[in-house]
Amino acid sequence: MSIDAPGIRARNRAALEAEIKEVASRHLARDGAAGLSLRAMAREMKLSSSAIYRYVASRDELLTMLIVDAYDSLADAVEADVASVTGTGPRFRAIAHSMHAWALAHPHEYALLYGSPVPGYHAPAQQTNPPGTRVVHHLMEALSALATERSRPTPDARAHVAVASVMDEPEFAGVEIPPELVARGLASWNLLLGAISSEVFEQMGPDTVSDPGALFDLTVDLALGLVMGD
Amino acid sequence: MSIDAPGIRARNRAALEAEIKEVASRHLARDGAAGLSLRAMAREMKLSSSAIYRYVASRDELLTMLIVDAYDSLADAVEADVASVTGTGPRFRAIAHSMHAWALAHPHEYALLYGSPVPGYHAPAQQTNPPGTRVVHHLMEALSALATERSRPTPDARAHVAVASVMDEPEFAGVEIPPELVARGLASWNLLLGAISSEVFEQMGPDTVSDPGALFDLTVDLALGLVMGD
DNA sequence: TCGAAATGAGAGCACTGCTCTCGATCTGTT
DNA sequence: AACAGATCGAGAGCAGTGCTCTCATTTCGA
Repeated sequence: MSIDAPGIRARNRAALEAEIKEVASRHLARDGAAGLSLRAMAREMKLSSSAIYRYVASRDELLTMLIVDAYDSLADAVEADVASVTGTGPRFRAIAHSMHAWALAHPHEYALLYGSPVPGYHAPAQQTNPPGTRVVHHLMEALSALATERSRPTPDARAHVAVASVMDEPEFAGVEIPPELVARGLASWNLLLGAISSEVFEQMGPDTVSDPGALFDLTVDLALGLVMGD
Repeated sequence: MSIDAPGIRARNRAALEAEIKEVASRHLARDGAAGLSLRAMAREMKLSSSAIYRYVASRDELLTMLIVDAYDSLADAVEADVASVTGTGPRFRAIAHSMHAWALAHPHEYALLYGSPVPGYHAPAQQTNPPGTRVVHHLMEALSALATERSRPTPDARAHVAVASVMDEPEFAGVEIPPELVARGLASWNLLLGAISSEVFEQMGPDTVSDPGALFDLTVDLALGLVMGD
């Protein structure tokens, strides 16, 4: 054991677990999920590389923690921004812009949630599903309000076949939306995520779009039109 | 040198380079970009781990090759499917379904192109841009046909500011589309990629959507409505 | 024919996740 | 208070990675 570093053994388990989470979040924000290294974390915390395994079972477990935290961080941001907004359209816009802002502020966390899956890692649905569905849940609730205001759309057999099972998910219990609207809601969700990914991952190249923010505004208009208009 | 493996030195450089590309493509398809290992490739080819560096400068260079190949593979598939299709709407649908089918058949290659960027790797635009814009170029050409058939949409200052520079890219030389339609085209593109990513990366969970194919059909309808309708 | 270029092998460096052992410390019970 | 058992940290070690360097051999061109 090291002769200096006095406080090491004084720190208790809870404090160390909290520090591990903090260091992991910081490294994720700086290096991305692929660059996350348990050894590097241990080094920074002046722990041996083996000692960190007393607190974290594996790199995958750490990733799960970070995914859950990221989902919660995103959902917290969205909820804070949406709380005071009323009306389907305004709420939809608020959700979209909140997601957009969060993604730009946390690109590596966004990539962890909505980018290509980490190879070899399979997220345990039991832990990641509840926080992962919080945001889309808000979007679906907004659509639910829309559905009650309006007459039921003309039934579409294709839509029923395609998305019948979506609203059966336990996370959506109590939310009633006709399948036609569910399909449009999912499309608007995919449009928002596609637009955000395109911007965050710079898929169009660094300077192709002159004003990405303005383009996202237009995109939100179109996404809203997808669920509102016919 | 190894006493067995007779043909090793007989194979000339061109043949070895071709074999390296073939092995790399196969490993990419099986393990994904993150799992791509030069050492594993060398092992399979019965080469020492250092010898492979006579043919490949670095892992990043290999990735660039694979990205270019994947873009070309996708664009070839799209062009083959679209060649015989006429009319803006049908062409748009053909492009969308072709991309969808290619992505499902080549999930790891799709992730390499449209997933989160490989950490630490920066694609050399000079090599990846031309093949990377082939598909979206076809989509924009379809929109260009649409633009000439119709009267110019009411000018939107926001759209002009947002996407003025997009069509200035050298890859789009000669294609004339008003900015309002460019914005709608990009939105439809992002919607398609968002929907495909959601399906390929299983972002909704494994069994949430009962019939992903049917949902994608509906999504294509909506994406087409984005560019056609008002 | 002879020298230079090309090529492959092997060792080595720094890094990763993870396991095992061993000693030291801390803690709960008798 | 003393002892036993749980807890914890360190260090070595294994298998893997990208990449570099040296050295011997083969090949090829002048």
